[in-house]
Amino acid sequence: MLSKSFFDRPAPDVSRDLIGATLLYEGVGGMIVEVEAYDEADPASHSFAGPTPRNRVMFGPAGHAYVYKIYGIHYCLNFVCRPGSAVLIRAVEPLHGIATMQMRRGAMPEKNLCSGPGKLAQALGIDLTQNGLALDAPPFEVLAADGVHEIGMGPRIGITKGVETPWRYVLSGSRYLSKPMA
DNA sequence: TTCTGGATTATCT
DNA sequence: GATAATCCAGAAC
Repeated sequence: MLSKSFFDRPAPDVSRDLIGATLLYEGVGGMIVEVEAYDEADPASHSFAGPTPRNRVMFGPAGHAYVYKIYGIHYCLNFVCRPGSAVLIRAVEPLHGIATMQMRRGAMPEKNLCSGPGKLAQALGIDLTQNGLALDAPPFEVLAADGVHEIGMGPRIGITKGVETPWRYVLSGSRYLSKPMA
């Protein structure tokens, strides 16, 4: 189980170490295969313009969940690192509670259950009520990566600013990515 | 108080 | 490949 001190580091460092780790919410989840780092100096980050009511948890203590809604339809789950920085969880390889995920997402191949931030949140049952929850206490559970993994890096996806910052981290060769690494 | 755009996904052609 | 769906924070007035 990862403690809050694990997250009290620069977001890119945390991102790299999260690849291969296991994320569970109420026992549902799997291995993290894709994340992106954001910090307060990053124009693509919600924290770029400073603290606001919506992103205040990003400026709070490390090791908490930051959840927001995008395009009015989907939720995205972030792990707060140092104040103003966070790691966006983009994809997970389903390992636990797959039946529950398929119930929430509809019957579909496992590779499509969590292959994107919005899908991941839906599969795990994450919404705004989870915003600000601690990651080292139930119903969340984050387990350290077991063994060595080959990490791939590249430009982040779906943003309009700061695209040149290569802070996307993936598990190389995983079939559960939102988009294959170039 | 009103207006606009977004770290996305599903669906249609 | 293109586009609609749909809500809230932040900016503008």
